[in-house]
Amino acid sequence: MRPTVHDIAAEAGVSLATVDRVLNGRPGVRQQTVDKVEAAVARLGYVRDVSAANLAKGRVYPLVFVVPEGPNSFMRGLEAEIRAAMQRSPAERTSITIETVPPFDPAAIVAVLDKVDAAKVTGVALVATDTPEVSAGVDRLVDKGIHVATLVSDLPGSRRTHFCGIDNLAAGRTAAGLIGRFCAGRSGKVLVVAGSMALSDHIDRASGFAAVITSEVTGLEIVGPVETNDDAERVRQAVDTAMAANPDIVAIYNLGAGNRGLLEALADADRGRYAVVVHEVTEVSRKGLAEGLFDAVINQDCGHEVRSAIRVLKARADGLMPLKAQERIRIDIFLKDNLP
Amino acid sequence: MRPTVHDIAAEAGVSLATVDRVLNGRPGVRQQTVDKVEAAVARLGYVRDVSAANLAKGRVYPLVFVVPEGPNSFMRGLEAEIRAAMQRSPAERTSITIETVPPFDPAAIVAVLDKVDAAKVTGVALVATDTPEVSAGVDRLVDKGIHVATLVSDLPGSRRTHFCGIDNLAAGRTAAGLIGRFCAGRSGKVLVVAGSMALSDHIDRASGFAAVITSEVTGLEIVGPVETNDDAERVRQAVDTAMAANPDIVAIYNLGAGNRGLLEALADADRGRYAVVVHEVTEVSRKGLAEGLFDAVINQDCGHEVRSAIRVLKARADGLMPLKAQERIRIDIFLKDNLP
DNA sequence: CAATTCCTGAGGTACGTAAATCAGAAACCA
DNA sequence: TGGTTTCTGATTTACGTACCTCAGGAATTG
Repeated sequence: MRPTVHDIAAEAGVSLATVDRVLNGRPGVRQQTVDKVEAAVARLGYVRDVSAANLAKGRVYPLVFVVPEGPNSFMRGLEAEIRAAMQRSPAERTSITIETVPPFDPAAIVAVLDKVDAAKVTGVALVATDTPEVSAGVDRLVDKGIHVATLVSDLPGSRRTHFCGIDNLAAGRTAAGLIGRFCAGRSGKVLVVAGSMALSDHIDRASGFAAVITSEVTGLEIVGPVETNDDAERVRQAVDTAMAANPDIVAIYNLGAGNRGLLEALADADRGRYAVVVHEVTEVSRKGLAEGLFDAVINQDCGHEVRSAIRVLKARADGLMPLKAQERIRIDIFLKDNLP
Repeated sequence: MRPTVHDIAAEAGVSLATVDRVLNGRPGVRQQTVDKVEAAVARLGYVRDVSAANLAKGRVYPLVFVVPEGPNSFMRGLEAEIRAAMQRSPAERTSITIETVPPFDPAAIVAVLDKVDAAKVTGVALVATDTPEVSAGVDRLVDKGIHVATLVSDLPGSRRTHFCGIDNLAAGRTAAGLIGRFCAGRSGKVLVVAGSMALSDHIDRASGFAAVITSEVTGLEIVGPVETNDDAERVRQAVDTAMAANPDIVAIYNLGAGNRGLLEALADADRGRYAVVVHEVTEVSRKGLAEGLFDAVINQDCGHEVRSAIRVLKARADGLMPLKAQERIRIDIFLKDNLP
């Protein structure tokens, strides 16, 4: 059997109360005694029984998630994952609230952040637009002692505790690597479509993409990025316009949402003429892959992101540092052959 | 606060003992009373506190992992993940033993399986060669009431409880999809290198690959598969030989191990002449990607596989069915741009 | 030397569930 | 009717940790 606090007390020759004081960092123990206890812990290989500790503590972690409203499939998938996490709340000792805000509206985010009650909430996770007022709002929360995790899109200028999302520079580089190989020696233009350059994930993808296209791929030249606010209709128009203006487009990279518009534009164009890479597995992008109009979809698993955010916020609330390696979110590449 | 068994007892108008009998499926309760208790559970939304239940049960799950010995990097990575899981044993209430066996040796696997003591072990996970004697050995374990999970390579003819690994047919299709696009209209031969056709994962990858190459890719013709027993030196010789015999090889798919040999063969050949797809991220395959000799690496996360096997074996030992969606292992595609 | 602070021991309760025992009550069979 | 079986209630102990109180010894201070 694994050792318990009683075994530690016996091994160290001290009382149970003293072991407890040492293990929980409470005051009133001489350094020499602390050492004795820690030596016993090391000798017996004692590990705190988390089940029992949680039971005894009866601690709960009230968390708030802030996500944008609107038809964006990815965001709706994210919200679904948060709701799934709420279902697991009893087992995880969390108590989760979802706050939805209009998309691309920094003021609305700030309003939500500012009404968070530090007495009742231990952590906040949000999908942020990268603007100074949101950064300031996050910093105010952090000053109040609330840990903040950014979801999907980071807020590099803020003092947020953690970023739960993919390395978007690498995602852009990956898209470029795929398109470079898919175009295999053909030369021409590659159209880049973005949602909003106020989102740090879009900025990073665009620059990672541009870096690889210009330095490692020969014969391709970037057009754009054109901004569409992730609106399908605007994506469609942007693509139509660009195609008309540039007959030598050979590839398209949509680093934002609104893939429905891209799909429509492609359906009207020559099938198979373009190498197309988009982001996020949704019903629309699955359809694009299945029909051969999209070649690859780069994906981030929002379920992982939500679960990671919860783990990180809980750990930080307990004063622990999360394991960086464990919390890394991977960049998934899907072709039609490996769609789940 | 969330409801406890006491609340259920009060709500249902029965005693604590009766609630306990119902919740734990013990006999001695009239159906009518069972219904009353279950209604109360539903009404109050009672969820068993897993921490407390585990604490009270004090249950441990003794598990055995069977993995092949030898220099295969992937298998060593797998073993490392199992050892990492052993470190977490106290928290997860598992007690894990690792048994190593010579690779490609069905008799050795069977010997290990047959010495497993049903009284002391609740579950076994193994990397299996797909032969009738191993299947029979697995079935004998299942007959003894021990749940068996296959790791990485499945045993479709057996009554194993669960397969923890990727869909290798889809993996082969994915490799074909990538190579088809990377070769972009060039035509010629694609060399397929395999480890052993006694491994069901290798068989599946080969047939998934062949299916897509023949039906969806035009201009490519398969050479092989050549069998190498995952030995780097034999891979090198096989590739050298095939290259000499077929000057029109444009692509190589190594669906097994021994990538070191492939790397050596490619280093001697014309750089960039071949589209190369291999399996499993290891030091060697990272090097291949970084140097531009490999175009893509298809990977299965062995950490996920080990953790999934543990979850599944624990759940089945408790008589629960694991959630199929949650235990699916994804097929990862890595280019040099998205290597973790 | 007395007073005070610091350190430690002893003992208890609580968390929510599991599992056991014992004693009645009700329902059944002979 | 007596005896048995089946169901249920009441009560207790245990799991390992957290956290509390109280008391007394040791060390330090004035």
